[in-house]
Amino acid sequence: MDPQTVATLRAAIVLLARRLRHQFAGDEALNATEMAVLGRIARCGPMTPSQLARAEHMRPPSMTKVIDNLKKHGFLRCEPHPTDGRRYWVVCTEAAEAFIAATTQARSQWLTIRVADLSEADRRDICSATMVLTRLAELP
Amino acid sequence: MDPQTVATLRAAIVLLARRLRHQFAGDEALNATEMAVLGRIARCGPMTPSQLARAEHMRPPSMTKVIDNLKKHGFLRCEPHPTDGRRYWVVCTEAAEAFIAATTQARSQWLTIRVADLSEADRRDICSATMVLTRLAELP
DNA sequence: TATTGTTATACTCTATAACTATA
DNA sequence: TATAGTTATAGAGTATAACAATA
Repeated sequence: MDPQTVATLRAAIVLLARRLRHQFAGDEALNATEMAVLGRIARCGPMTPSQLARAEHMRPPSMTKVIDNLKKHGFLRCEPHPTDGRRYWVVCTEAAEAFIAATTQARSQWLTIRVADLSEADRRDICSATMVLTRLAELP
Repeated sequence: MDPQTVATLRAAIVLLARRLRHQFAGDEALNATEMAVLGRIARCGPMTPSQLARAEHMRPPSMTKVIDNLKKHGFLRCEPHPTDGRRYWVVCTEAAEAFIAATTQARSQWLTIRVADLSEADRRDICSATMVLTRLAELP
């Protein structure tokens, strides 16, 4: 993959991320990061704050704020770690699971509409790339 | 493309954008947006501030700041509009073209390294998707 | 002494509102 | 009166530094 293409990919991601961020403005007061954290716990099960920070590539103090806000919404609760008094498990509530189910579609609406307008071949490309992009994003 | 995949794509873009942003920290004091604006003018030729704001999906006051900073670096200069005293053309300097040529590779290094570690098939997927993602990002 | 997490604080990026100048 | 651009200000999101508690 030539340098020009990599640069183009980077530019596309930056611009798409800015446009996607807008779609959260009028929403249910959860931003993209908060939704990502919630989704991760829903997928992976209970995690500690520092595990979450590492997974989302954020600093622990930033994660503290994200967790605080999700707790205020009643989407997360904390459970003590059995052997380490410093740590705790961040757990998804049932309200969160219902929320995720109810809003996943709405949150992706902007993207869904535009993807639907693509050609069949383009949609196949995007679809295959989704898995690869996810792996890239999670890489160390 | 099912809603789950669209949601996954959204999450991947958000996380990738956050990780890419870090790669600019120690760099030459140009952030992702500034680089995108510079690249666009280099590709498309002179544009007015409001054309740039529309193209990058930003508000005009935000674009004013981006242009200011790029001018401070000597990467942009302004030329009067021939028929409208309110507008002006934002033009790429030679220094900017040299800068783009010299740093494009370095700026994409984080992504380049990770893409290079993918399988041949994955790289093909990402490559095809780059065009589609770019089109998605530019859509109205 | 090292690690986990929080508090306090500051920085970056972008937005809205109000303004000026030109059309 | 409408449009292009700027200035002033605010807010969201994330970082660093310093701290407390536990290992």
